[in-house]
Amino acid sequence: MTPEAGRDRNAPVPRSADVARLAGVSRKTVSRVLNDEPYVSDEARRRVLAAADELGYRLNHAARALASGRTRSLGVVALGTAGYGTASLLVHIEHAVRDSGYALRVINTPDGAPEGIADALGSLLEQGVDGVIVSEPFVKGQVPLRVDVPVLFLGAPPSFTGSRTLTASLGTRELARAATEHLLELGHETVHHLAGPRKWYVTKDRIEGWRDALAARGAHEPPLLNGDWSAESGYAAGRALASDASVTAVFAAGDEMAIGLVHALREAGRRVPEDISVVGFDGQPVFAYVSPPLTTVRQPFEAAAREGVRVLVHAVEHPDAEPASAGEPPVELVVRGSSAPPPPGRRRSPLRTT
Amino acid sequence: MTPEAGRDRNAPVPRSADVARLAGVSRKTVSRVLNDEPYVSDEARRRVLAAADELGYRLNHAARALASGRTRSLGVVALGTAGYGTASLLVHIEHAVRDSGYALRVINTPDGAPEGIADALGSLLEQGVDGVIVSEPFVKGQVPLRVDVPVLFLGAPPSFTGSRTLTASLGTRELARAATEHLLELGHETVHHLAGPRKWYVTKDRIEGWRDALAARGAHEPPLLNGDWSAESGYAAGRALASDASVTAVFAAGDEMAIGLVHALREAGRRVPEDISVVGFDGQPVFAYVSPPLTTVRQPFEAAAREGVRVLVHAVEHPDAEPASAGEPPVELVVRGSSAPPPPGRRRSPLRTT
DNA sequence: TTGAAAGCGCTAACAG
DNA sequence: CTGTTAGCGCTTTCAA
Repeated sequence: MTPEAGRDRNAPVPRSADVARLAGVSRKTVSRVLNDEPYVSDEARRRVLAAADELGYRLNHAARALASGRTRSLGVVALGTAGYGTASLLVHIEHAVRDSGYALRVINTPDGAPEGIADALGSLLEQGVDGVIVSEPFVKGQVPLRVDVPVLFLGAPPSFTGSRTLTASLGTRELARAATEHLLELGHETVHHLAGPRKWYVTKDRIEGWRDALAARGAHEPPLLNGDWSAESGYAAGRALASDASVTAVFAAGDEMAIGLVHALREAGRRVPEDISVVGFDGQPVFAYVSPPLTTVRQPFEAAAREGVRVLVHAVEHPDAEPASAGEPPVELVVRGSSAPPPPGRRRSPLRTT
Repeated sequence: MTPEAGRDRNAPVPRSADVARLAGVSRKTVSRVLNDEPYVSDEARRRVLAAADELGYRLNHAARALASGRTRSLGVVALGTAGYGTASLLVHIEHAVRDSGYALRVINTPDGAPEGIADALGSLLEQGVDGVIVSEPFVKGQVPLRVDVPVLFLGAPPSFTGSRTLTASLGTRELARAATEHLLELGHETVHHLAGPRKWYVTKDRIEGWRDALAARGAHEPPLLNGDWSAESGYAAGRALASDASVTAVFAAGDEMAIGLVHALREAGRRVPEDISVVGFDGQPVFAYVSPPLTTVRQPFEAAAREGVRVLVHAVEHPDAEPASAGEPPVELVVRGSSAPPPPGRRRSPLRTT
């Protein structure tokens, strides 16, 4: 039991007026100190701080928001059902937001479609936020909503006709290209792609990165395979693929799908990586400890969250300035044991390499 | 571009007074309609709703909070660094909170120690919340803070001397017991336990569940192994364990640690499950697709979150009533391929079974 | 069933 | 450098 915990149960919660009285200054001076405004004498500042501390004073944010028109909160619209990726991103966003001195309001829309995003945004705006982050929205349609605060789209172009939209990249396309190039450089004739759900924007980006790499090498583009991020869907794709002897390399749009894929392949008697190479997407540390350890690309969640929040906060605090632009996050390929050169008979001729 | 999106950029944001004027009623009547209070004629209600809709009116939560003293928000203090478990729990909490008609404020404390929790709680209180959920706090110490709102501790007893603390179980101890019993029933002499970091409360619970099961069978209790939830730490524990021929069964306190453990064991030439059985803890779907598929127990995140939020909301809305008590979440064992009877020479005599 | 008046606790604008 | 005055947009009395 600490001193504070033992404080009189029925003592009224202290107000800024109580602090002012105890410090012997006006309420406005208390306000100045608490907001780090200039033109306060060191002596006054010291006394206010001491009084606030003694009283256990805590500022009322609702009152501040009402009076100032600013909430010092940011909102995030997240895609809650998905796995590792969205969860990691959310954790890093929270961290970056807090480091910037803002509070965070979160709404998940398992349904990332425009209406779902519109609902979530509306509710965030109502609750009061100075800016919004829309994390990995889906690809289609425009959000039917008028919004006055800056909105950052993370990992997608604005799906939105607001005047203050911003974007920050997750580096998705470059990562997908790097994953595909890795397989091509190993000597594979071409690379299959197991894509995520088409309605996710990042799915489109990964497909394009894969196509970029294929096109740059003049490799033939095989038909797309479809999954839903789950290992189970990767397993299903793997069963379909196992009977096709021409397949020697697959780039899966998520680590878990890659794991399911490998499992199905091995069950069907195809060896990984000797017969078929598999590369994932995410960089989940645990998959360094399965057999074979999964080759993958690491998503730069921390860097992307930090950059995005920086840009958003800048827009919130400097409404009239030119929006800052977010830096490109790093591309990191993690080569482990699930990728190797193709079997001898199916090796690509070095001469055909561009 | 929708009609609303195209609305005059410079139109002032509508207030409840605007709605009142358009509907031809008083502001108070607007307030009554918006708060679903009784004593409003159907006619008045209809007109208010129509006016609000036409104006695109959105209630200002800061003003409401200031006037009413209630925010209709709940806060959650989460342990942000950890993996699947904390992230899933957070998603389910968000869902349950939103279903209850509350907004959510989130703060992560990578450091779940009492001071970290105290900081997080303080900041939540300042931002304005009607109740707080502390998700899986650490075990030691009391939080030095006076709090007037109800606080729910999820998966731990209150580390806290407030008058309005509540708890809801994650069923951890029962799950750990079930995992251990499963191995014992398979015929193992005893079961080793790879525990999480000691400062986590759930670690303590898992250890106790494991001890319960061992004691109930009169099995000898081997020394604890320590990990940090990561696959890497499981791998390290596995290397240490591999040389001990007496080990035939291990219960790991997390799926990822279990995966690392299995990897190390196999590298050292011990077969899983033929020589050593391994059971995890979490129930991550992806580990059904590794070799061998991981036997585990499923954490009831959804049920626990729902129950916890129900109890908390009850306490918020009925401050004087007896607190509701949270139901016990279900125990679910998921038997897959990583557990089997011990090798013939080391089988437990059926007669020694209690 | 409805309305008028009086704040909630803070900050903005201005004056000293 | 400091204080005074007037709201912010809503809900709470309490009276009609």
